[in-house]
Amino acid sequence: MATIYQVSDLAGVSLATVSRVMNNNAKVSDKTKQKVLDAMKELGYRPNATARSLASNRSDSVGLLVPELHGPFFGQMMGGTESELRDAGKHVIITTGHSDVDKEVDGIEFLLSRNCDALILHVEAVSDEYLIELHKGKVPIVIINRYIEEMADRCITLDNALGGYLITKSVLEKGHREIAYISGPKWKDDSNQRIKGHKKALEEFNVPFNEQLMYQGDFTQTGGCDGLTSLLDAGIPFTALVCGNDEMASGVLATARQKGMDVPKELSVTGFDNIIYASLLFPTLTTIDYPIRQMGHMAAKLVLKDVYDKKKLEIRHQFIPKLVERNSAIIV
Amino acid sequence: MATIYQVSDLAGVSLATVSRVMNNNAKVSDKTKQKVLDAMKELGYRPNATARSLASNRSDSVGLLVPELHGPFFGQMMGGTESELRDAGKHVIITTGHSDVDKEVDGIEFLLSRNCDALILHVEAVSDEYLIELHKGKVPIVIINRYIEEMADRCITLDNALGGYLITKSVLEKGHREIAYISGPKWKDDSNQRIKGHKKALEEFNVPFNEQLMYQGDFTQTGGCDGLTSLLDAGIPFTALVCGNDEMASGVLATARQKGMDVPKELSVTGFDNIIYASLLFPTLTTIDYPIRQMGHMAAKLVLKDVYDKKKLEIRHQFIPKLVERNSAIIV
DNA sequence: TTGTAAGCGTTATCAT
DNA sequence: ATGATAACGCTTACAA
Repeated sequence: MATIYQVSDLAGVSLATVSRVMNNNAKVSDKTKQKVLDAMKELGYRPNATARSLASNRSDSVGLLVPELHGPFFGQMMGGTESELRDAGKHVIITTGHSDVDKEVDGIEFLLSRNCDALILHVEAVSDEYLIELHKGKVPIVIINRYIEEMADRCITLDNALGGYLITKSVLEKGHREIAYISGPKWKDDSNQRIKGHKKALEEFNVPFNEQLMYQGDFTQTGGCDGLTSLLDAGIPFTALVCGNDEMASGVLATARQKGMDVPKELSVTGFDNIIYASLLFPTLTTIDYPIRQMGHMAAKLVLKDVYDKKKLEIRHQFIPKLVERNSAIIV
Repeated sequence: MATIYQVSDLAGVSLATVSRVMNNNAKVSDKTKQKVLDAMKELGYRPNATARSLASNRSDSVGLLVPELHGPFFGQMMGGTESELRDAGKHVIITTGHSDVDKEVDGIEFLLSRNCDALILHVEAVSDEYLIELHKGKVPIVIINRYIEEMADRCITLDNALGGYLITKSVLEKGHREIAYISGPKWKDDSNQRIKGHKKALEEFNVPFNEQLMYQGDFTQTGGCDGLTSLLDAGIPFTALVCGNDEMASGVLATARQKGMDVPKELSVTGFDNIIYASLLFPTLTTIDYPIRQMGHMAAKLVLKDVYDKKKLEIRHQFIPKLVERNSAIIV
């Protein structure tokens, strides 16, 4: 691999001049510039990002931490962030946290040690305090899908409570009064916000909340399967089943079919997220649209604005969920 | 951020000793080692990976290039690779190629410039020659889902032709003789291999291949929608529709339902890949299982073996597709 | 076992 | 406009 030395040699100029040409951040005469460019081409020179980053303390890359690499949800988020940054000539370094404190911290430290210019984090295990502390450090961070008062201007969130409210309200408006709920894990904030919205809607319709119609799932398909089975076994009747996300709803649909239940005739089912295949399920899933890709884009824009001086970008911190009515929930 | 200097100061030892402790690759007395560790803890020292990598020409991280970050297929692949490497204490740096030559090359150069210890590539636009050339360089590379004779020992592939053969054979065995096909893009190798298998099966059953029952799609859901519409419009009857992948098949299912066609009674449909929601579609999709997550794991293992000296790992270069029979294809 | 010092490939601050 | 040269934070012979 050719280095800057060899380029400067071949071009007959100093190191500094070569550096100036690559960064074009200082006047270099057209003639010498051309000599340098020619030398670079001839040698197939590619700057060493590591050395560059060590010397300049910049890296033109931003770290991205997601819980998992697979799954429809994070895929969209990563895609949004990456494309936005790439268009700006920046690179993204992705790593995972697996919703585990140690792994999240480890991932963050990895990204920091790589000299990322900024961090975009979708973390769920690490504490608010840790993030606030981290925020005081030198590297700007953006939190996605989590709201922390003390650093509100660094957060990109969805109003999950509103979403929870909207979906349950739509079920109530269809006449349902016996409504079961499969939630996400209790320790996840978005999960709780959705439940909060759910309860608010119930209250508005004077429907008492029944703890026995609540099952705590884990946001996976299997969780939905288990949830339906468990709720059915409990023996308390319900005509609608609101799920904390689409993946669990898809598990519910599959299990219901297996048990010979007709959705939506015997049971209305709803999801949350509007993942890519929600409209491909049978029946097509009534759900809440979660503009996660756009939010990924926005997180990137926030970084571009703050770190890379794209002043004119408009930042929007909170996104609004929307009801998407399809065929899995009907009038009772 | 504390540096190695401050640690050596506080511990009262030399730079080199601190370095030895962090890498524990040379004898250090227990006493001094403890002093160093204490100093590190006290300062909250975190080694600077950039400097480390510059000095040692290693980075403990491997570059991963995928066409897209979203989608069920690559998500599984990245997940497999990442978890395998992470368990070995290595990190993965992910970037995208978007099936575009320039972007793929750009992505590869980015990874190289980051000093990755190895590259795992899922590339489709770049030429064989380019990869062969790249392979001659200093950084070991692994190619996933693409077979290149000259570097067969660096490739992890699936026998796509066999898969294409198996799925069409299963349809033929159900008595179908008028079989339409929606393929992936012509310029993708896997797409062509699948077609090749398809044709072989037809031949075996003495069914002439009909070019007019062939539609070239793009491996996306929309491609499937358009494909079905186009094939129907052509007016040539068919009782089965074999799709080049599951995403297109899902588009076909949705469009068929929209048109009031009953799948599988009026039309048998098959996919390829067995993506995560293939069993959630209605009807559940008969398809070919593509063990992409395992292949992601294997690519990582190949790197671990070659680059990180885990000698005992067993490497498997070619994976075998398996027929998964569900409900979308029935006896005619 | 420990220390010294020369890199690693850049950037950036001075001079000129 | 260009050139020397000292960082950047670490690894690694080579000495001691």
